[in-house]
Amino acid sequence: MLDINLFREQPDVVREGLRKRGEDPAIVDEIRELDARHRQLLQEVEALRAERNRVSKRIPQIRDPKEREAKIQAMRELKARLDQLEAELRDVEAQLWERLAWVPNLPDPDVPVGKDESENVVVRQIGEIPAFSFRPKPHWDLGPELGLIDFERGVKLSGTRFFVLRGWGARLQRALIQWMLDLHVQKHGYTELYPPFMVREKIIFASGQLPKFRDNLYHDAEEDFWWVPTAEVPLTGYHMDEILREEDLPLRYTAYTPCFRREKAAAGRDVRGLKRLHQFDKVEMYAYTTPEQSEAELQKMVQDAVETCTLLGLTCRVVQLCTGDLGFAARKTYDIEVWAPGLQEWLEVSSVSNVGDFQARRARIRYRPKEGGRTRFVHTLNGSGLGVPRTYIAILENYQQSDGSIVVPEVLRPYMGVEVIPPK
RNA sequence: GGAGGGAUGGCCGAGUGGACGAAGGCGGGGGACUUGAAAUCCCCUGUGGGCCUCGGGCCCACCGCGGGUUCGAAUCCCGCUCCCUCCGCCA
Repeated sequence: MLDINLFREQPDVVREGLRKRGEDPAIVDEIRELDARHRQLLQEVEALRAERNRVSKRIPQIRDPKEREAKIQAMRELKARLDQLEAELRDVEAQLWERLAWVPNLPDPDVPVGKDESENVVVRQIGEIPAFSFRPKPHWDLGPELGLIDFERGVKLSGTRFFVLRGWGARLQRALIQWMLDLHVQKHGYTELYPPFMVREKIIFASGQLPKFRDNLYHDAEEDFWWVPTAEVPLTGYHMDEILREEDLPLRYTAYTPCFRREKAAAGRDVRGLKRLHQFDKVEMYAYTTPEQSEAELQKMVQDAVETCTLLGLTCRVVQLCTGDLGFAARKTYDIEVWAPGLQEWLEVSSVSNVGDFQARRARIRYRPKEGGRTRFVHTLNGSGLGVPRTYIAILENYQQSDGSIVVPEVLRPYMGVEVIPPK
């Protein structure tokens, strides 16, 4: 949610931000009109309420029953007018809120301007694209051949975009999750949380997945439960409606959750393999900071994600998203991509975003400055640390050997108990 | 699922129709006393919003949430949510 004052005081800044994203700035005028009507009505309503309060306080002191009855009668009439105006006010307020909820965050000024993915900027690459003495296989061949991934039975159970991991294959995923959590907790300074995987609608709204991405979410037909599309959702909701203390910031959390997505918008794309699934696992990093801290925290979080890749021995690169490719809530985002030699492509395993106060406004998460004074909205940041299936792809494809075995990355060996996953 | 009890400020807790934005306490801030600290005493201390002749003033809303009754609601009525206790069921 953007600050309504931005629309009042700097509408051109909002229009410019929307244009850079490739969005229609017409909504700015729509919101300005609603806001003007809202304030007009609010003033009228408040004037009437002030009048009512003033007179009502005096009524018990009036001795003369006639005068008293006259006042009460006058207030009855005022009440009727007030009821009508209040109904109107509620209506306009709801409209204003509804429109505002659809406006995405504004890009940070130093985000490169571009229309889509093709204009993202590769910031740096860590490691070289590895050379193989044989033709590396894609994971959708390796997985079934080694008995690690059972795509067919996944489909039997739940349909397309589902899979089953088996034996060492299941163990490898569990090892990855465990290791990532340990890394973020022990080395990167995050506190581990285990949140619910289903949350209320208002929590989904607070993180910005609603109303815009309703189509991509699963929810219970009977009760107010929404399956989380990312741990970012419960991690944003965690401090909803709270006033934090500046001394406690930054607050850093990490959490493992499965993520559930309909992927309707991507129908037919990436249907093969583990690249895009209805249910996938992810370890998330999350931070609440002051506005002054958030840029540095963004860089730290990118570094934490990069380190997760490099410790696994994967070649990766950091890509800064251009304005046209930014997510709804983000004002600045870096993707981390790892090289998958079987697929011969870079895979996005992490997306790290500074959301500014966009989610904090929706979730009403504030902090009290050390020196006192008015509360301020926190900044929130989220980043994958990492998405599990794509990391899994990269491990299988990068660590495959000519004899068909998979060498286990060194950091995972204590969690796997073996150095090599043998060929079948 | 059934029965009962509850939800008040950062925390605890009073308040059952009229000066209650809310007693009292705790916590926090400032001051007096003190060489310093403690103790004691005094003062201040919720959130959001609107307006103006705007570094000051006026007003509105908020006592779990949403409606309603009333001239007037923390207080009465209806619905909902959440928490607690007991019973049932259950991994």
